Amino acid sequence: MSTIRLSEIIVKKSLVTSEIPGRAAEITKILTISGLKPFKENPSLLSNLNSELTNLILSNPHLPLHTCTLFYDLLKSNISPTPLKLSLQTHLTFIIRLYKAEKFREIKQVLRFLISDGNLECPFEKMVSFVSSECGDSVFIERFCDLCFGVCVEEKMFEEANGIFDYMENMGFNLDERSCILYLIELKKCGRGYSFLGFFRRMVESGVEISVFSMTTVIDGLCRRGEVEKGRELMNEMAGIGVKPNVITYNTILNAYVKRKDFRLINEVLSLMQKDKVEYSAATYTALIEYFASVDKHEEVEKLFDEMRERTIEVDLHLYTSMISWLCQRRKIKRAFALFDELNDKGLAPNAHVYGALIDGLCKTGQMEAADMLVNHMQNQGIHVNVVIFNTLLNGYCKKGMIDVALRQLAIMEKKGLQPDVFTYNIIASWMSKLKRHEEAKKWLFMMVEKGVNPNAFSFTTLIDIHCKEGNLVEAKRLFQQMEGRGLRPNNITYNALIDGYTKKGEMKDAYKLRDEMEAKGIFPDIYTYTSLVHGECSFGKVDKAMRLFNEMQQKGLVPNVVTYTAMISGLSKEGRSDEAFGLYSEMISMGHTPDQRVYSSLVGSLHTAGGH
DNA sequence: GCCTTGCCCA
Repeated sequence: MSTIRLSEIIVKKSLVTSEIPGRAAEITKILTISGLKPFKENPSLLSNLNSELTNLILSNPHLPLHTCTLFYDLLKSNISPTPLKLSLQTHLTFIIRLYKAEKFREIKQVLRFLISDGNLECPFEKMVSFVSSECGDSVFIERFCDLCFGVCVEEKMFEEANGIFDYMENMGFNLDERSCILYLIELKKCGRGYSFLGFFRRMVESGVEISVFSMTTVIDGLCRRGEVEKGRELMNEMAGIGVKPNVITYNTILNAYVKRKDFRLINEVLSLMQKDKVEYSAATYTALIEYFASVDKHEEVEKLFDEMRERTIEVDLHLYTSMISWLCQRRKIKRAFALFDELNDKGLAPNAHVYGALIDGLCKTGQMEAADMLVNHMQNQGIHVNVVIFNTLLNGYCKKGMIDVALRQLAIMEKKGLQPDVFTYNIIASWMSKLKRHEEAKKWLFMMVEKGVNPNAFSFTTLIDIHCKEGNLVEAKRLFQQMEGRGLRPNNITYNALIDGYTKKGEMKDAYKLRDEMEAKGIFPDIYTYTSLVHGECSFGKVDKAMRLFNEMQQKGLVPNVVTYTAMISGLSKEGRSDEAFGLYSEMISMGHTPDQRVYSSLVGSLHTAGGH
């Protein structure tokens, strides 16, 4: 019935302008009563609608919003044989309708369609001028601009977003702080050279209402770039104009200092919190626990964990993960699983991070079957195995010498559509290198580059180490320079690899130069550094120099290990300094070291040498 | 519309 009436209304050609409103009202009425049924039964009706008609229908307040939305979706879906190209006005008319019902999320959806659709030519100012002429409500226009800004940000169309910001500033409109926060977050994610601080200052200047949320977002961005001091300055500055930091702001700065392992500054933040009467949150405890775990202060970790449980602060999933991870690093698997049970009992839903920490614990203790079972279990719980967990397994199998099984895991991972990352390649290459399979190790590192994965400091260190072990110092040094040129920071392991390479060739001058260089950079020479130097001097007959190093390292609080003692004893023995060699031997035993065959043959040799004199 | 911090791999 209604289908026939509708077609009578629409199909009639050459509609006189004055007749249009009447038609629109009739169609609206039919839609209100019968819904979309007539159009669905006869899609060709759609092609008979023109822009004017549809706009009148969509803007008719008598049409229920629900039906209106269905009608709009139908128009957009193009089910008619000769699809109607919707005009910009039609979309905007619908947006105005949505605004009247305060359906902001839906407005954004339409805007996302308009703005991200490349085919639809839709300059912002054209949209604003249409919206202004249709609906003079200045509150709406301001809101409309804000929504456009938000959508541009979400679609990462930063240029357009900036344009809208400029426009709004000129018009004296206010942007919503939330939209600006979204912009700040996107900037942070992209990590581009764009200045958060610059945008934030613009926000302040153009009168955007600033809350602790946007301030904290900016401070976090600064902290991530290593500009913690700037972050703190901003915090002080904002406090001066009434924006007070909250626990999250403090946690953000605290975390930056935890990463730096700077106890003095950590304490400074804690006393600021105390002064401001800001209570610790679970995240504060997590940060502090992470700090103490990183500097091996086990009692402090336990104390903090107990302390927070005594208070009424709920231990959350993050903190459980940190604790479980810490216990697993220390091979305390039983306690880690006890905490896992506890969090489950509390009704917290374990995620991939928690499982990852536990799986790592099992891998570290060589319990690969159990690790495998846990992987299956998590999958049964509907949690996907990610790259990190695959890497953990890979490393676990390599550690057990099961490289083939590890490579099978890699194949499974790739089959799942997970791309190996820099960790994956580094793990395989470094284990290959440890097994002296240098060519294969290099192959994996080159493959990484071919696959477009950027090598990091670890990758360079692995490769440098390989070249040093092969005695190719020219290549090692070249890679070292290349690495620094890329802004990658060598660490003590990188320096130790190089120093070991030089000492093995007797190029002691260069070795000492590198030692000085690392010290100048604030990287402390460790037991490996000294052992290489001691070994180098001993190998080339400079036993007194070696002895001086041996004493120097102990003055610095470094405890010689079996390798150091062995090098020193064999150096002394070769010179026939049998008494000193035996003296070190008993010292080594009293330190609890177990000497190996090399030590004995050296000592025996020392007697021969001494006897020969 | 309900934003900002911390958790797993070498």
